[in-house]
Amino acid sequence: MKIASWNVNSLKVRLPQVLAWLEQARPDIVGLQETKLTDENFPAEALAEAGYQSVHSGQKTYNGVAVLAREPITGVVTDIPGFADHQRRVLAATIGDTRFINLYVPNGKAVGDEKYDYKLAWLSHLREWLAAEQERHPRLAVVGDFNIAPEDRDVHDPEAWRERILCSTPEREALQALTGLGLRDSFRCFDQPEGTFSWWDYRMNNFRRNRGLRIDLILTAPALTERLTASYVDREPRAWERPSDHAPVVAEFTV
DNA sequence: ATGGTCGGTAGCCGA
Repeated sequence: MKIASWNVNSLKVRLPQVLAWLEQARPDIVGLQETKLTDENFPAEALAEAGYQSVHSGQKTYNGVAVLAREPITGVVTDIPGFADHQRRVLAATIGDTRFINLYVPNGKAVGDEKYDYKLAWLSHLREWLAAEQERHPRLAVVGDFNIAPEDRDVHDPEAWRERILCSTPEREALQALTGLGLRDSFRCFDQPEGTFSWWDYRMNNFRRNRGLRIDLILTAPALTERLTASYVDREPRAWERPSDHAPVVAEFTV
C-alpha cells in the first residue's frame, strides 16, 4: 500500500499536475489540501477517469480538502468532533481497513496573532479526536499540511526561523502531543538525506536554492508503522511547470 | 536594500 499527501494550492490550476503525478506514482490513497474549490466545482469525473474515487470537503477561495482512493471510500467525517468550524480543513475516511485522516492545519500567520491562537486551539482539539480515532481504528494514518516543521533539521535556516510561525515551540509541542499518542512521523522512521523539505516559498528562487521547510507529514499508528517500508518527499512535481509550492509526500507499507 | 511570488479575485488577502 502506498499513501500520499499533497498541498496542491488550487486544484483548478493544478489538476493536470495532479493527474500526471497519480499516473506516475500510482498511490492507493491520497490526501489533497488547499483545493480552493466548492464541492460542485470539484473534478470528480476527471479523477474517476484516472481510476480514483474521491470525496471532497470544499470551500470557495480558501482551504478545501479531498481524499482520493482506488478502493471504495466510507466513514467520511468532515469536522473535528465538538469543534465547530466553517473552515474546510478536515477529511477523514476509511478505505479497506485503513483509517485515513487528511488535514490542512491552520497556518497561524504569525506567533501571537489571533490566527496563531486558533491554530493551537485547533491542534488541541485534534489531539483529543485522534486519541479516540486510534482506539477505534488501529490502522490509522494522519496526513496533511501540518504547517509545523517538527525539528530544526526540517528547516533550511533554523536561526532565521527561530520561534517564528511554523517553527515556534508551542506549535512543535502541539505536534509532539500527537506523536505522544503513538503516532510516528513516518519520514523519521528511515535514514533521510539532509536538507529534505516539502514546501518552498515561491519567492526568491527558494526551491532552486533548496530553502524550504518540511511541514507536510504522514503520521502512522503502530499497526501501520510496523508495516512501513519507505517514507519520502517526491520533489519532482515541485520542479514542473506552474507547480504548487508544496511537493507530495509518500509512505509505503507491506499490505 | 525587510522586498521578493503565487492563487483567487477584482483591491487586496492569505500563504
